[in-house]
Amino acid sequence: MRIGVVADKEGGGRLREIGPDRSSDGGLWRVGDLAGAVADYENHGGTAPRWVWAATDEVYPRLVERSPRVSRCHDIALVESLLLGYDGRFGEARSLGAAWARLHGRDVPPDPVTRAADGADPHPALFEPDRSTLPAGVDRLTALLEVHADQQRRIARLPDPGRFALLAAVESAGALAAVEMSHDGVPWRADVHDAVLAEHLGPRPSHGMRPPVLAGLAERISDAFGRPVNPDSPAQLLKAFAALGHRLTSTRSWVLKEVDHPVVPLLLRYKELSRLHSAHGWGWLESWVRGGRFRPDYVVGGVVSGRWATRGGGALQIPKAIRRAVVADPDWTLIAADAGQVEPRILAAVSGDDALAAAAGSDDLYARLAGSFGGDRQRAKIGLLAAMYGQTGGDAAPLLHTLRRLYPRALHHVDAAAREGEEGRLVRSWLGRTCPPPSGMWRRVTAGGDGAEDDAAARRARERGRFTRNFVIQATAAEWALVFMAAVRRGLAGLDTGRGVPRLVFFQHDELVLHVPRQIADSAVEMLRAAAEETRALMFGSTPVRFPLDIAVVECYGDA
DNA sequence: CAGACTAGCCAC
DNA sequence: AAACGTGGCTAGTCTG
Repeated sequence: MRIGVVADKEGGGRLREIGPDRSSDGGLWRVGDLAGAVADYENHGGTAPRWVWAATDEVYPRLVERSPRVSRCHDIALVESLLLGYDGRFGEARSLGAAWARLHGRDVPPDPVTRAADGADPHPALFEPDRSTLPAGVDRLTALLEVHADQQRRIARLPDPGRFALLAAVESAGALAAVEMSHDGVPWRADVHDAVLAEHLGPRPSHGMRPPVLAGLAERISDAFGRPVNPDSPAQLLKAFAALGHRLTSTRSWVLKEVDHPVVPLLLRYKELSRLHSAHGWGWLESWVRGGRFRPDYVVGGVVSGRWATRGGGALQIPKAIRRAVVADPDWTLIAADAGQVEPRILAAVSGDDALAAAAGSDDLYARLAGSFGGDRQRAKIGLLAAMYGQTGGDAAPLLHTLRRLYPRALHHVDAAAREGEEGRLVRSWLGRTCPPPSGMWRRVTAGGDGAEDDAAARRARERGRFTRNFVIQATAAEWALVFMAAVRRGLAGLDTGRGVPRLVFFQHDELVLHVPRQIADSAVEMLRAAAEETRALMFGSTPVRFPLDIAVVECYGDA
C-alpha cells in the first residue's frame, strides 16, 4: 500500500491512502503528530506502506528523530529527476511544484536553492524557509497524488518498467538511508584524530599559524632554493625551480619526482602533510565532529552517474591516515563491507560476454585474466580499467588489443557507448539512469568542421565518448550499490536489537560501514552476504557473475 | 574586498 | 605510469 504524506510546520500533517487508481484512493485524514502516525503504521505488523512524499530530505529528518525507521518511500523529486533524465531533460526543475506545473502546462518554477552545509552546528538563523514551489491555492496533498499518479504512468510506459521501478525504489531508499546516516553519524574519536595530527604535524599551533613540522619544512625548502618560497604557491615554486635550471610544466607530485634536487623530497613531504592539515586538520575536526560523531550531509543522486556527493565535510575523501579516528563504541564493532572489482564485474554482467562473465565468477577477476597477459595480474587490471575509462595512451594500447580479441562482446559494449557519446546521443545504465545530453556549446563546436576547428571538435567528441563509455559502467555500479544498500537496510531491521540498534553509518560508492553491537557481528556479516546475493538476483537474474564482498569486522576503520 | 577561477590532491 | 571516468575541498590568484 502507498500513502501520500504532507507535513505541516507544527509536526502534524495530512495523509491519504493511494489506491490502484484515483477513484479508489482512501480517505483523507489529518494528524497532529505525524511521526506518531507514521510509527503506528510501521509497527502495525504486516507489510509496511510505501510513503509517498515530495522530498525525503525535507520530510524525513524531522521524523527520524522520533519514529522507528521508515521501511520504504517514493521520493517525488528524485523520481522526477530520473524520469526527466530518461527523456534527455537532465537538470530541469524536479520539485513537486515544478512537476505539477509541467503536468498542468503552467510556467515551471525553478527548484529552491539548497543551503550549503556549514559544519556540525547549522546556523539557526537560516532555518528552513518554506521550500514549496506550488502556486498559492493549490492543495499540496492533491498535487502530490496527481504527480505521483503521473510518474507511475510514465514509468509504466517505459520499455522496461520493472527495471526503472527498481531504480526509483532504491533511489528513494537511498534517500532514507542518507537522512538516517546523517542523523546517526560515524563514530569519531576526536582524541585519536588529534593524536594522529600531532604525530604528523606536531602540537596544534595557535590560530592561523603553520604547525611546527610544516613550518620547519617550509623553512628548509626556502633554504634549499636559496630564496624565500611559499610552498603552497605553485607559481612561486615554478619560478624557484626555473632559477635552478629546471623548467617544469607543473608542480604536481609525479612531475617533481622526476627532478633530481635535494629540495624535492622536502616538497613532497610538505605537500602530503599540508594536505592533511588543511583538509582534515584541527579546523575540520572542530567544524564537523560533535558528541563523538561525524555527520556528513549526503546528496543522493548528486553525481551524474548516480553516485552520491556530500555537502561540506568531504566525507567521501577521508584520507586513509585519518580513518584511525573512526572507532566503534565500547562493546560495539564496525563492519566494513567493500564490494571488490565492481566495475569490471558490472561490465561482464551488462555486456553478456560469456568469457568475461565466467572470469567474473571468481573472487579475483584480474587474477583470472592474468594468464592472457603473460601471467601479469597488474597488466590485466590496467587493461580492463583502460577499456572502461577510455584510456588509449601509456601502456594501454597493446593490452586493449588483447582484451578486444578475448572479450569482444565486453569491449564492444563500452566501445558502442563511447561512439554514441561522440555522436551526441544518450546512453543509459542497466536500470535506466540516463546521461545528460550534450550542451549547446558542445553541439556547436562538434558540428563545425572546417580546418583549425577540426581538432577542437574531435577532442570534444572524444571527451564525451570517454564520459559515456564510463557512464554505462559507473552508473550501473552505482545502482548495484544502491540495491545492495537497500537490501542491507532491510536486513538490519531483522537483526536482534536487544543490545542496541545496529546502524548503517557510512556509504562510499562501493563500500558500506555498519556499527553494530559486537554480539551480533556474526549475524550482521551473514546478513551482508545474503544482501549481496539478493542484489545480484534482483539486478541480473541468473548470471555467473559474482559480486564478492570483502568484509572486515574491526574496532577501527583504519584497520579495515 | 567578495566572488570566480586554477592548481593540486584526496576518495572511489 | 601519469592525457583515464566521477566528484569535493583548500590555498593562491585573478577580476570587477
